[in-house]
Amino acid sequence: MNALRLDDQVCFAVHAASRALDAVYRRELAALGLTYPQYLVMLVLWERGQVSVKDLGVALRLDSGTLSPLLKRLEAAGLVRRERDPGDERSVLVRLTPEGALLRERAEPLPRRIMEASGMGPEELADLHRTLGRLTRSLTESATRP
Amino acid sequence: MNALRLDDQVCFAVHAASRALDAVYRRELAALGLTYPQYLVMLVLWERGQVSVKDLGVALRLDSGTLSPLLKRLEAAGLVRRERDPGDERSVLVRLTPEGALLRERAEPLPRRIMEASGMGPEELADLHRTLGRLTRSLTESATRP
DNA sequence: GACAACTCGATTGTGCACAATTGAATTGAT
DNA sequence: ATCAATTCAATTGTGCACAATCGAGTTGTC
Repeated sequence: MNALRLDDQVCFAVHAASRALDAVYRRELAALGLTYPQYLVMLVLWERGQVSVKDLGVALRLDSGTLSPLLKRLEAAGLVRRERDPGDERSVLVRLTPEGALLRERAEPLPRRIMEASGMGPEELADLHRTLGRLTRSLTESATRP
Repeated sequence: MNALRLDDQVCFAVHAASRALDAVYRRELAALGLTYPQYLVMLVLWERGQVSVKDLGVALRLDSGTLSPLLKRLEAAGLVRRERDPGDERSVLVRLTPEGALLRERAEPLPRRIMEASGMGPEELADLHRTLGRLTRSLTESATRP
């Protein structure tokens, strides 16, 4: 057995799955004018209504180098507003515009469609979800404290 | 239950796991001067010695827009050579330089280290590998033929 | 043998991801 | 009250990913 064989590496399987998911989302999200990472930001906003860039970064595990230009594009698209937190001028609050809030309805059918495209049952998906959660946690820890 | 909740979406779990893996590889590969996608290309070359850009794209599911500049960087690093296939001038063959072939030894310990960082056992990883393979296949099919 | 269809790689343009740096604002220690 | 350390967002630079387009080369058909 050759440990360096591409097809034997789980890492490549994760990588490939992630890109395949991205491709499916790309198609589904085109009508909403969103990319997949933008959709992730909208998910957080639909949940909370308002978040600081900082908290957004914690939720999505992204830094400001990624979020700043992304949020600028969402603002240009009229889905989001950004303003300094009056209580702490270092912080920037992101909140939905009415159009941004409205977009939620059109996103509602998405998760089901993706689930169908996955070809997997609910319990199998839940299992995968749990496994990946553990994997991510473990990798993140080992990255911080080698 | 809210289908649009970020933490309930398997897609985000895949996305997050992929980036966490990337981060771990980034650290491990820094000493070899490789990025993770470059490492994937090297895996294929260590296996086959020589590939056309086309076949590389099939193996990694990447198009020339991604591969061309990446291969150029590998060539600049002296790990790889590119030349037209004499038998079919449309095709470009990529092959290892001696330095590129030598690098394999230094990459050998990597899979084990990543496995350890994953915190998962061999059979659990194999299971995850299979599940992700099915997921990717299913998503790719649904992308081609909706 | 000529020409249309196809294959292959490269290029261009957009957007994501992350490291490193900068600068403003806040907090904490003395 | 002052000054050092910290927090936060933005910017810059590098690299990956993909869509769309282009041009050179090849193959198939008549």
